[in-house]
Amino acid sequence: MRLRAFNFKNLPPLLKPPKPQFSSSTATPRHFSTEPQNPPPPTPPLQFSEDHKHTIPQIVSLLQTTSPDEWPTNTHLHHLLLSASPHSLLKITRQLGSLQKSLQFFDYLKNDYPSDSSPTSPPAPLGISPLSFAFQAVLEHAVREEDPKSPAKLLELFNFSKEQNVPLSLNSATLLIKLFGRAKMCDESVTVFSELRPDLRNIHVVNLLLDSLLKSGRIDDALKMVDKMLKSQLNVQPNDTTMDTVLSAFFTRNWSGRNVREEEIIGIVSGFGEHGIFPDSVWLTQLVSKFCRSGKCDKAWEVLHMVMRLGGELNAAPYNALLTGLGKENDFRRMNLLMIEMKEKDISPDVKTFGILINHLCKCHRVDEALETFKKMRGGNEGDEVCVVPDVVVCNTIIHGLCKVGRQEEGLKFMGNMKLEHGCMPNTVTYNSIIDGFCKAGEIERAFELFERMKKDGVEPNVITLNTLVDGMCKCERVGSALEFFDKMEEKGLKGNSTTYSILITAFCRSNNIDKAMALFDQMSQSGCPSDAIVYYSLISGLTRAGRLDDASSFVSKLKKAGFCLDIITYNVLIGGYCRKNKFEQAYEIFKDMEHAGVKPDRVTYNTLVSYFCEKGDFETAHRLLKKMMQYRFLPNVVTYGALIHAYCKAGHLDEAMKIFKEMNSSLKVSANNVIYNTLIDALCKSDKVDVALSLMDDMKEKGVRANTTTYNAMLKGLRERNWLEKAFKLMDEMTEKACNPDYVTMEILLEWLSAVGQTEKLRRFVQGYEVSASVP
DNA sequence: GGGGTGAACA
Repeated sequence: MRLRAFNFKNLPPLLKPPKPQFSSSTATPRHFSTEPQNPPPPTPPLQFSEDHKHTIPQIVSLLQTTSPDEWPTNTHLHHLLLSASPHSLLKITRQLGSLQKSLQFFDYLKNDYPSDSSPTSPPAPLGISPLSFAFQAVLEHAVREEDPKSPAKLLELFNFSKEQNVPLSLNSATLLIKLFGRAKMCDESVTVFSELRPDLRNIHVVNLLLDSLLKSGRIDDALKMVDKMLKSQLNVQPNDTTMDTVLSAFFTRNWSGRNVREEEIIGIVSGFGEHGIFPDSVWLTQLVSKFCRSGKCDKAWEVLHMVMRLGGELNAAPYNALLTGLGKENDFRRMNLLMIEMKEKDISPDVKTFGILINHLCKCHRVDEALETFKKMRGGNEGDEVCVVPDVVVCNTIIHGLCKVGRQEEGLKFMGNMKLEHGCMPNTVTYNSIIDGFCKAGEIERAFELFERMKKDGVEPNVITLNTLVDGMCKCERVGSALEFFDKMEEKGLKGNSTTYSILITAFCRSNNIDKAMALFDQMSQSGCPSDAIVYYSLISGLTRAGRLDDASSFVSKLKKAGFCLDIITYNVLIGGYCRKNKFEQAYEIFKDMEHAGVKPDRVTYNTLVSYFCEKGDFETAHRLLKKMMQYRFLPNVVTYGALIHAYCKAGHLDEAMKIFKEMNSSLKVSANNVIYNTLIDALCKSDKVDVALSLMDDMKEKGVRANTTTYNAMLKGLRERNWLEKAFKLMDEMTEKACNPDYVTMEILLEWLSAVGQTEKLRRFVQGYEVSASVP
């Protein structure tokens, strides 16, 4: 009867507490027995003596071959069980094969040997009830038959054990917490833990509870527990797994609770360190790079040095991660410090360490130092302490660095020596770098030669090769050939990606073929090529610059529908576009949208708005914006002042323009560029202040600002008004000397003026590139 | 049990 309650086929309910009839004092016959009239002889209390191995199979076979109803009256079984230890009981129950059978056996033990586990008797102060072991095996069977996502049977069994006052064995508790944890049943895990006798708790079960708490987002509870452990208030010593558990929580984004903060992690790692537990190299590297990636190199530095201070063993990997982070922040000082430290601590830099350093030097255009470092790495010079074998990545870094500064021929030579001198084969990245080098230098033919060579050498071109060549052709204004090449490659099976489309869309917009650019966007969508935000930015910018703001706006909507956001650059492009169209309302709409999206306006945004109000002659608003801009710590730059100066000149307030010019040079420490000089020189000449304009030209030379054709045109126009021939000849000589080519404006000014005064010979020499004042009149 | 650090295209 009782056993029916355990029949899991009758779900639900799964388990009902057996009626309190299992007490030994119950007179009711509890089993259908074949010999009810012959009650079994009184059995001595079970003495779980030393294990007899051979008795286990005997007991198991007896249990398997007889009906559970017969067990209570089976004296043979009883006697066999007398010699079984608690651990044998566990083994026996395990071997019963099913949850149902094991439960029947548990039930038999529970009811027929109450002396050991009566519900009223307290648990043994030492050791644990033999029943707990049998129950553990029951749980193990349940686990096997359970759906791990919703362990309903386990929960029911756990409640059953509480009702039956069968204390949990350590392993039972472990099992339950593990499964409840996996099923995100954190409350149940906590209850199991609290049911487990405190003296039985070990670090393993604590770790599982910790994991359960963290996985269900109860970060504060988990951290409190860790804190107690670290302060030795929990009677268990933390181990490596404890720290691993906490660290993994730091790395997985937790949606149900809050995330673990950097400061907390540092505190915890330090606490563990004081217990002699350190994150291994992989963890530490991960920590360091996560800190660095979220812009907290200081924290990364702190955690690495803390581990080192407390005696953790370190290798190059976490140092490499920190070097990368510092490199991104351009913190050369601390990079050097770190290298010195590695040497002091006898931590050998590896090929990646050198890769990071070389890459950083290349990014700063310090290619010769990069080559020097590469030599040093190889231990080429006497006295070099290290000898690291280069790999293809570090070779590629060098080659890329050379190509980026226009030394692609050297890069090519380096690639030629890679195999013989450095023992590594060029790969796709190697070729891509050099192809890009030739493309950027405008040497498309050389780039294609290399493209052919790579195929011949069995190096597979990839989508970046394709994009590099397409971009190269676009930059040489061969947009049509670029598109043809793209089509041809797609036919051959080399598919383009969103970058290919971004390149082409930008190029077609720039060559004023907006419709083709839009068609390409459609082609991309239809070909099933996944788009990214940048391809939208390319088209939106192109449309805006072409003045097609309605189209741009419709692509902004499409971008948002696709789940992307505008970036600050595209926001600025749009604001500028509306301002140029004199549609301030719409520009302001974009500005508000930007604020709403949480994108902060930058100096370019303010400059755009300042320029707009300047252009309109609304100096009051322009200055108000200028003030606001400075409040937000965006210092006005040469563009800002340029807009103001230009606007004041245009409005005829030349003195105001000069005032700003003088201010920016002296007190504001912003040096004027040639645009500003040109504006002022032009305005001064037009107001008949040719002397002042000439002195500004001298000022330019002094400050090292290069005069261009516009500068000379403006000045020559002024000189023509005054008919200052000698000065004009001097300027013409300067133009020749500085290889500053005259344009049609120059020619217009000079042709009219010099013909009128009979100096056409000077003009002829000037056009031919000779100095004019040295010529014979 | 799985987890980290350096290279190419807009």
